[in-house]
Parts: sequence; C-alpha cells; structure tokens
Amino acid sequence: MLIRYSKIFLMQEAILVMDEKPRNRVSLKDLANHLGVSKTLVSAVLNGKAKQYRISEETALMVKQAANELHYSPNMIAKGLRTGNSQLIGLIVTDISNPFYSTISRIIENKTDEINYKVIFGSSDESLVKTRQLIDVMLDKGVAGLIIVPCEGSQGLVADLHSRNIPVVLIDRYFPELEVSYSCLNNYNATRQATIHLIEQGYRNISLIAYKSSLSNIKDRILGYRETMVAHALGKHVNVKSVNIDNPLPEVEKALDYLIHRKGAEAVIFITNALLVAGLRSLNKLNKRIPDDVAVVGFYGSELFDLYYSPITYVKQPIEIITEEAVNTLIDKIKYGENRKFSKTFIEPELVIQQSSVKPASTGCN
Amino acid sequence: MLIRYSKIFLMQEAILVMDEKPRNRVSLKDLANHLGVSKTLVSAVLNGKAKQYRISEETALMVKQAANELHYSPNMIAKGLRTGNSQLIGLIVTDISNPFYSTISRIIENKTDEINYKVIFGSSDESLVKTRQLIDVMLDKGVAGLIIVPCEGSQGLVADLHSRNIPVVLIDRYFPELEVSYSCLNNYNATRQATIHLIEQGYRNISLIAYKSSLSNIKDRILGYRETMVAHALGKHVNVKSVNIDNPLPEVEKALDYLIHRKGAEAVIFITNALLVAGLRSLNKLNKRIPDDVAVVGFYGSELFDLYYSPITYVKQPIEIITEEAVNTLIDKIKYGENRKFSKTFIEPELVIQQSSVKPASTGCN
DNA sequence: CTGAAAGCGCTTACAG
DNA sequence: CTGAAAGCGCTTACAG
Repeated sequence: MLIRYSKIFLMQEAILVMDEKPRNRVSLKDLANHLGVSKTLVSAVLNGKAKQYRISEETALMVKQAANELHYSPNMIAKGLRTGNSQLIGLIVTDISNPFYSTISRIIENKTDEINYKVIFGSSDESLVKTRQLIDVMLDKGVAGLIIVPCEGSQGLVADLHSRNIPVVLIDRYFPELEVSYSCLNNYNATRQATIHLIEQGYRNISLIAYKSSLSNIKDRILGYRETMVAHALGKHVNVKSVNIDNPLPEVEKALDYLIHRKGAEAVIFITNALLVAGLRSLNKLNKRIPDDVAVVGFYGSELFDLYYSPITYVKQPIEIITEEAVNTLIDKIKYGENRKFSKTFIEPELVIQQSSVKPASTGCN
Repeated sequence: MLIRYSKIFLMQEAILVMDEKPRNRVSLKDLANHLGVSKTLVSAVLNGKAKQYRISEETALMVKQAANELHYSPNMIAKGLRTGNSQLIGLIVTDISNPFYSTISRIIENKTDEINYKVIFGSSDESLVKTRQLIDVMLDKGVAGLIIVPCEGSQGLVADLHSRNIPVVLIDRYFPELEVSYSCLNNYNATRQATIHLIEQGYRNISLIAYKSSLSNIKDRILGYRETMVAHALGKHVNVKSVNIDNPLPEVEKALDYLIHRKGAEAVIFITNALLVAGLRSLNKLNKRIPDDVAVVGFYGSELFDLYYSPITYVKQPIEIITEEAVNTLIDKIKYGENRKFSKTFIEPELVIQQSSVKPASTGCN
C-alpha cells in the first residue's frame, strides 16, 4: 500500500516538472472529436434528448460509452452560464453552527441532493448588512433560488428579491405583511400548548422569558402564551420578560430572580433553546430545584436535556417537515417562477412532556 | 407599509404579463454600451487593473460610478468559466448537523468570507460512495479546492485528488501514508492527558470506550491511552472496548456493564461526544453515580455538559485554530498549486477538568 | 490609453 | 438523423 502511493508521488513529481496544473478534464469537444461527431450530438445524447433529436440508438450508446470511458463529466459552470441555472441554491441562516440551523441545512442538503442541486450557505448573525451581502454574493454565484431565515428588518430585502422574481422561501420566520412563501412552526400553538399543559398540571403563576425582538416567531410565541393565560382567567399572572438576544445570561438571571421572588412564579416557559440554557444555569445559581421550586418548559430540546437531573419538557419542532415543505416550495418556484403561487405553511408543534413540568406529588388536573 | 408592498405586487403582476422572468441584471456589455466604451475597459477598471492598463483616472472613476448607479455586479459564473475559478470551495464533512462539524463550517465560512469565497458543503455519512459523489459534483461545480473530513478507506480518493493537483486539505483526520496536507487535533496527547489526569486523581483501573474504526483520530486516541497506561505500569488495567459507529447505545451499555462489573473499572474515557452521551445514558440506567461509582472523561463537550449533575471533564478541541490552519493551507494551495508544500498540523488539546473525574473525598495525587 | 476579437465549455435554435 | 454557428458574460492577449 505504502509503496503504491509512493509511486504515485514520484510520477506526480515528474508531471509537475512539465506542467504546473495538469487538470486533465475532458470536455464535450474532446469527446466529440474523439468520436468524430459534433458537440451538438454529444450534448443531446448526454442530456437525455436523444429521442427528441431522433438520434439513432447505436449512436447514442456509442456516445454514452465513450463518455464513461473517458470519464467525461460536464462542466457545470459552462452549463450554468448557458442555461442560466447553476444548480445551486443559497441558504441564509442565522448561524450555521447553531444545531437548529445545521439540522435544517442537513435536511435541505438531503432534499436538494435528489435533484442534483448543491447548497451554498451563509450566516447572517441577525445582521441586516450581512444578509444583504450574502444575498448579493449568492445571486452573483448564480443561485437558482434562496431559502432564508430572515433577520429583523429584512422585509425590504425579501420584498426586493420577490419583486425581481427570484425564487425565495422563508423558513422559521415570516413577514405577515409580505406575500412571500414561508414554512414555519405554528409558534402561537407552541406556547399555547405549553401554557395549557402547565395549567393542567395545576400551575397558575406562569411566566415567560423571551427575546426583545419583533420577529414573527418571537411575537407569536409571546402571543400564544398571553392569550392562553387570559383565556384561562389568569391574565393577572401574565409576566413576560424580554432579554437581549446576545449574551442573555445576566438578564435572564435577573429576570428569574425577579419573577420567582417578587412575582411568585411557579413555572417558567423559555421560548428558545439558548434562553433555556441560560435559564437552567440561572436556576442552579439561584438554588432553585426543578420542578419542586419552579417548573420549566423549553423549546427545541437537545437530546442532552433528557439527561438533565430533571429531564426538560420542551416544544419539539418538526424540523424535517418544516424544512421539506420549504424546499418543495422553492423547487416549485424554481421550476415555474417565483410568483406562481404563494404558499404559507405552519407546522404544528409537539410538546414533549418530561419531569421538569410535572407537578411533584401531583395535585392532579384542574 | 402594507400599502407600499401591495403596490409593488400590483406592478409586479403587470410586469409578469409581459415577461415571465424579468431578471434584470445589468451585464458588463450593458455597462459598456451605456458609457460608450469597450467591455475591456470596464472589465479592467472593475478588476482594479486600471493602473496596469494605464487607464486615466477620470475614465476609471466614471466607470466605477456608473457601475454603482446601475447596480452592476459581475456574473461570477461567467467569470468562473473564463478564469477557471469559481470562488467556491467545497467542504465535505461527516454530517453537517453534527455540532462539531457545523462549528467547523462556520469557521470556514468566516475565514473564506474574507477572500470572497463561498462554501458548498456535503455530508458523507462516513460513506465512501457518498464521498466520491460529493467530490465529483463539487469538482463539476468548479470548486477551487476542497476541505475534507475523510471517511474510512478514502485514501484512494484523496490521493487521486492530490495527483490531479487539485488543492485539498484534510481536517480532523489524516492518512499517515499520504503526503496530503492536514490539520488535526493531537489525538494521542488528548487521551494521554486524560489518562494522566485520572492517574493523578488516584484512579488505576481506567477503561476506554472507542469506535471500531481504522481512522487516524480513533487509532491515535486509543494509542495515547494505551501507551500512557503502560508507561505508568498499569498495562494490566488496559481495557479498550470498541463499538459500532452507528447506534452505539446498546453496545456501550453492554461494554460498561462488563467493564464495571467484571473488570472493576473505576474510570472510563469516552473518545467521542456521541460515545459520551451514550455512556451517560447507560450509566444512569446502570444506576452508577459519577464520579462516586465511576469517573468519566469525555471529548468535545457541549456546554450542556456543564449543567449535568456532575459536570463532565472533557478534552477540548481548539476547533477554531484547527480549522483556520486548514483554511490557510488550502488558500495557499489554491494560490500556488497543490503540490507546493505539504503541511501537517497537530493542534494540542486542552483538558477541561470538572467534577466528573475528580476523586470524591480526594485521596490526593499519587 | 483604448478596442476588436478570441475563447472558457456548454446548449439551442436553425439548416440541411 | 446530424452539424455549423451563435451566444451565455466574462477576461485576456494582441494590436493600435
């Protein structure tokens, strides 16, 4: 084995002396010349248009065989330039290193693989400027369409894309004022379910910790909680604390301290994964036990939460379904044009109930 | 606001009647015509070659202004076809939804952004076939180079890339028999440090749980443990259990049961994050407390492990440094050719010591 | 200082 | 059934 590779290196060095970049790709022209036919013919056969061009089966077979033998593989850049389709789609998320978004990326990868598209991604970090830059670069690269987790204030960018008839689908968040397709969790129902569950467990004084944000997902989550509380005549216990999106820990700690000690909170809903992590840290620091001192419901649980001393109840997002819907919509748009139809999708959440929200020595349902 | 967007939609519909795809990008030609100059001139100016072509400053300024006003932005596909550089780099990881690899992706994104490259990614799922397909597709898309987490048995593919003089850098794993650049953790030292730490804590009967794999990172981790044990005259306590890479949970459980009950293991090192998670689940099930019944050291900790009832000691990978080194090497190769230099980099790990590996009622160091 | 022309590797009317 | 030619939007010798 070792010897074999050494050999390759020796050969390689020899080649290098002659030519710095021996990227010996065989082109359509090479193939055509080799066979003594025209590029048109080869192109037609290799694109499965032999029938349409009424090319004889023998000829077609000959071309295909040669293509295999010579390891011909089409230059997608040239193809893209000619057809205007690079077989690339752009994905703009908040941060690819966030497991939620990397999971979305993976699902998009799987779905687009089937139709031979590749994904180029970018992280916006919730920045409008970065989002704009990413969109521009991706368009320059010739993406056929975009899937975007839109940041706050990016309505204009998205509307612009739409008005230029560029296929775009929003995911995770949407803009109610825009007629741009999206696929999201039903965030209203998510906190609604969480709240009802806590009420059924016998909790009354239920608080919610959120982000300061005008994004649809955040607003809907707050609304779902608030309206459910009011509907159960618990309006007087509605307490929403909104913290800054970056470095939420100190604010969360202060909020929890306040909610528990001043407001008598018996249960807290954390509406994002990062808030939950900050919340658990804070509760440890405040020496509060879950669920004995305070019940907890989170969002989008990591499997590690199952290992917590008090496994955490959380709102599960059917990410796979949400994402697949977005991809399907995008593919549809790429095929038939952006403005053909406007698809809004809300996927229902699932509440995974674990120990953290179950009332100890349960007093039963109300 | 709402009204403004409605208006846009109405206009849009009007346009649509006339033309299905009004992608009104302005091209170099458009710009040249608009200005009454040649494409050559415009191209030179916009590529910062005004000086080189001795173009007057006024002319250059005029061109730049017009480019801004008309929102000209170069078609990278055309540019890529002509120059043979698509400003794209390919990233092949095991699974982009794995936080370790998505973190790598993010760092690569940041680094390549600086030089205006975009990343297309693909997940190999440790499959040779998928790896081959991904490489082919990415090459077809014209990537300027590749960063690869190579799966088992992919030496041939990597060597082939190298011999075709395609810039490639391996990350996380390497093939000692290939002269292909890589950037990895010093895995030997990682388990070495972990083992020494446990020995210093007074543990003697230390086991290790690994994957069945011939990959360098796995082999080095096992070796680091084994040799350190032997060096401390603990060879008789060397116990390595290797489980299957997919669905490790049942095997890990069986292994732990055996190691603890038959072999009297006092401490266990889990050499990947997934193994650690499986290990914690299993220990819970076996009713073993950490570190009282058994001490634990893991790899690449999630911040959630800090929240565990017994915060987990783990080997921290300086992912940022490892990745940046890989990117720098790749960029270098893209600029100067793959075979210019062969860079092997091992980054030193850092052991983050927490409660899970600290001997209770400590008997001190040996 | 500036422009006409060729060509990157494809596809697609068009002509035969 | 098959091929010559144009053209996608760029860059780069080359000529002036």
